[in-house]
Formats: sequence, structure tokens, C-alpha cells
Amino acid sequence: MADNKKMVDDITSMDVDFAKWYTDIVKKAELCDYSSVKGCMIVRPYGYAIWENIQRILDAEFKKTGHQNVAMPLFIPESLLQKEKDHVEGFAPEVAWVTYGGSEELEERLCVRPTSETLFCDHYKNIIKSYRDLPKLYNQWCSVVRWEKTTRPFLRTREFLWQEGHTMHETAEDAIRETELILGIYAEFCEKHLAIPVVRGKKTDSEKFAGAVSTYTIEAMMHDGKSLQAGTSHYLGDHFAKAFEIEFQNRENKPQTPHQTSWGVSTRLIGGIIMTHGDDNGLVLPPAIAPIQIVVIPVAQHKEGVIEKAQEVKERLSKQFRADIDVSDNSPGWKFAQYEMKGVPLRLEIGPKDIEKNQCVIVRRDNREKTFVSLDELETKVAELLNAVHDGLYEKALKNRENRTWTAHDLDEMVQIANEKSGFIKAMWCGDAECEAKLKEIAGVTSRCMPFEQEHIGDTCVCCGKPAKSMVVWGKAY
RNA sequence: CUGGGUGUGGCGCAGCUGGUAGCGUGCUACCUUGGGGUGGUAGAGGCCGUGGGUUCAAGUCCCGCCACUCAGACCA
Repeated sequence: MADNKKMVDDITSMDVDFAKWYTDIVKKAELCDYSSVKGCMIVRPYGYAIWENIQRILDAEFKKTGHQNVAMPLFIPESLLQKEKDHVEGFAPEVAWVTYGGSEELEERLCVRPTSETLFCDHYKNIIKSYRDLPKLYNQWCSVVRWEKTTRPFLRTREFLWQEGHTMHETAEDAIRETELILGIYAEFCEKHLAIPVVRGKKTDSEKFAGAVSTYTIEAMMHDGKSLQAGTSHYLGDHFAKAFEIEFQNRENKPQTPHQTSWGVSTRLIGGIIMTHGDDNGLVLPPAIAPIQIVVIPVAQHKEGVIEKAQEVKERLSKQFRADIDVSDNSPGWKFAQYEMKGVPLRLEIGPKDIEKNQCVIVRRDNREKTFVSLDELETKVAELLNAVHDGLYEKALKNRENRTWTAHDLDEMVQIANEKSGFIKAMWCGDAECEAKLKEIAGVTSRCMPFEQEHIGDTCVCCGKPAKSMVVWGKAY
């Protein structure tokens, strides 16, 4: 029963053209629309509902670990942005500037926040006086602007929704612990709620955040083998604090500079969901964040009592799940295709024959498996099947990653794999940025991260042959 | 930013060598519809991305601009 025959032919097949497939999906599933400003997208109700589910789950995790939400300004005065040298250099090429207020030219131009470290620091300077004021665990849900050159819906947009956490701590150890705590929250979220397996690790110096001491990352592999940085957590040390002259009196009554972190995930996660789970029939949503978890489709709905029974089933389900029903005039087949396009994890079919037998048919989105379910055990079965869909998606994604993970021992092997395959390439590295640059140039790959779970592949750097310091996962990234 | 492609009803496209627009789909109404995009009838809807040029005449030829899109270089 679980054939993968393509039922809808107005989506470009993913094997034919993955990029086209992606844009077809986001538009056909009504996740977003293009706006009249390049790179700024309109997030439509269905897409926004996914984001709201992501927000709801993550926000609860943040609150549980002591974080508080705040709202910072949209604008950053140029002088403020320039306080931390590496930070400005990193972001200057992609900030948007406001130079006029009405018809008057501003004395100091304002940048539209690309990220808010500087704003938080400017504020922390005023409110952190004593070790008793620490830690400060702030987060905000907002949008930021980065003037990207090439844009793609959800993956790289000029304005995007995200959450940015900014925290201050007494010691480096505390701050590093925070950085790791958050990375753990992100990773668990991806795996337990989005069904996306991730590699946890640290960025190399050349890939880390502008102004950070170290950047921790979770890297996910998309269906086509490309890598997606799904979330980052930065340990900022005391660079910003020093630049902004933030000091507190410590327990010994001496002045001390606090240590800082920042971390974020964005609507890019939605892009990740699409490219990890989607197929040629459309979107496939992990149950935890699907706006509709189960859709009820009456069959032969003009027959007496069918719609009423279907409504009743939907009402029952709504008490426990995000359920919907489609009683429109479209044929059942049309509806099947429609909700597959939208990635709804489960579909419930109910017709006169079923009603007679006190049952219904439930079909999984991920493998089209049909199950006859007695209405007496509806809720239990639906819960089970939702879990099964989640597990199925995770397994499939993990398998894809395993099938596309390679190992390279020397430069020739590296170049060959990079040219012939797609995916992650594990290889040893000496720690030198020159080798990274060289690999980028001749193999077209960048270092994705140095995984926390290291493997010993060899003793020497894949590029220069000098003694290796760590294993790096390399790949092509979105 | 570099190179390629494309701009024509909401969406997808046709319109060959110039003579002021056509198809599919979607939409509206009515009927039809039992398990994978049901079929029918009627109807509404576009001055052809934008600015200029050639011409008696431009969607069609020429130049500029803009936007979108794909592939690279840069980034969540």
C-alpha cells in the first residue's frame, strides 16, 4: 500500500530540481508568499502557525531554565554598533541604514538591528552593578534585518523572525555552561519535536560568529545532502562587556567584568523541516509542530449522517489534538492530495461503510500506511500513530544522513568525495585556517563543525599532512 | 557582486516572419461527485514588468532600467 507514486504533478520532482521543488512547496503549501521587497517574505497563516508552535515549545523551555522575555529597539545608533570591532566588521556589509527621519537627515544614522548584542550591552551597562544582579537571562522574539544578496524563502531572507537570547554571567564557566545548556535545548528540540537529527559541535574560528570567543552549533543534513546550520549558541567572553564598560562588584568587593552569551534560532528551521522531511507530494510536517495534526475527510458525504458523524469524530479529536475537517464540495481524492501537499501527518477517512462498522481509516502521511481503527479506541490510536509518524520521519532523516556521511583520509580522497557525492565528509584537521581556505577552494566544502563526539580517523590533517588536532565535519551548506 | 533564464487575467503557459490578445487551471453560480486531484453548463477577469526608440502600426524588433529565478562568491 505504501507506494510512493506521485499523485500531484504540479510540484517539480525533488530529484529533478531540488531548488525548484523547494520553492514549489513553500508556495503550494501556502507557507509564504513573496512581497514587493526582495528577500522579505510574507509568512502566511499556515506557515506562521508552524512558527507559533516552534515558539510555544521553545519559549517554555527557555522559561523553564530561568529566562525572561524582553523587547529591544529596532534601531541601533551607528556609534553603538561600532563599539566591538570584530562584530562591526562581521555585520557591516549586510546592515540596512536609516538616514532620514521624515524629511530631515539624521545626525547619526541608525542601523536596523541585524542582531542585538550591542543593544543588550548598552542596557546591561546600566542595570548590572553587583554580582547579585547576575546572571541576567534575557531573550527576545523579534525580527532582524540582514541585507543578503541571494535570498530564498525561509532559508535566507533579508528580514527574518527569530529568537535571540542574551545573557550575562559572573564567570566564564557559568557563561560556557549556559552556552552548552542552550545548545542542548536546541538539539533536543530539533530531534524530539522536529524529527531532525543534528550534529552538535563547535565552529572553527573562521566560521564562528562575529565577536564570539566560540560558537556552538547544531548542523542538520537536508535531503539533498547539503548542510543547514539549524541553530547557534555563542560564548562571547568579555569582549563586548569590556567594549561597553560593563562592570560589577564581585563577592570580594572588587570590580569584575561579566561573561556573556548569545544564541538564536530562526524561521530557517521551517526551511529545514521542508528540506528534511518533504517529498514529491508536498510538505511533510512533524506532528509536534503541525498546525493540523489530523484532518477528517468524509467519504460520500452527501449520504445521510456522514457529515454529522465526521463532525462528531472531529470534535472528539479536537479535545486532544489539533484536528480539522474538510466538508467542502471537492471530491475525496482532491482532498487527499490537498492535505498531503500541506503535510498533515494523519488523515482520517470516514464513510457509510465505516460508520456501519463503527470504524474509520487513518492514513499516515510519511508512508501512506492505512490502518482501520475502531472508533472506540480512536484517541489512543491517533496518539500512537502520531508518534509513529514522528519516529518514522526521524529514522528516515537519520538514515539519509548515515547514507551520505563519508570519511576522507587525504586530500585526493577529499576532493573525489566532494566532487562525486553529496553530504558530510568527516576528516582530520590541523587547526589552520589556511587549510580550511584551501579545501574550500579545491573541494568546494566548508567546515561545518568540530563535533563534540570526536572520532579518530587519522593522525594527520587531511589537507596539509601535519599533525591533526580534531575531526571536522565538512560539507556544502545552505 | 558575477554569469544564465524569465517577466502576458490569481497561477501556469501560447502568441512563428509586427496588424491592438488566446489556452489550461483557478474563481463565481447551478447540477454532478463512494475511498487518490469527478464531470458538465453558464459567467466574471488581462492592454502584455517599466521607460524610451524604430514603424502607418509593437506583446512581437532595438536600447536602458527594474523585478523574480537558477548557478557561483558571502551569511542564521
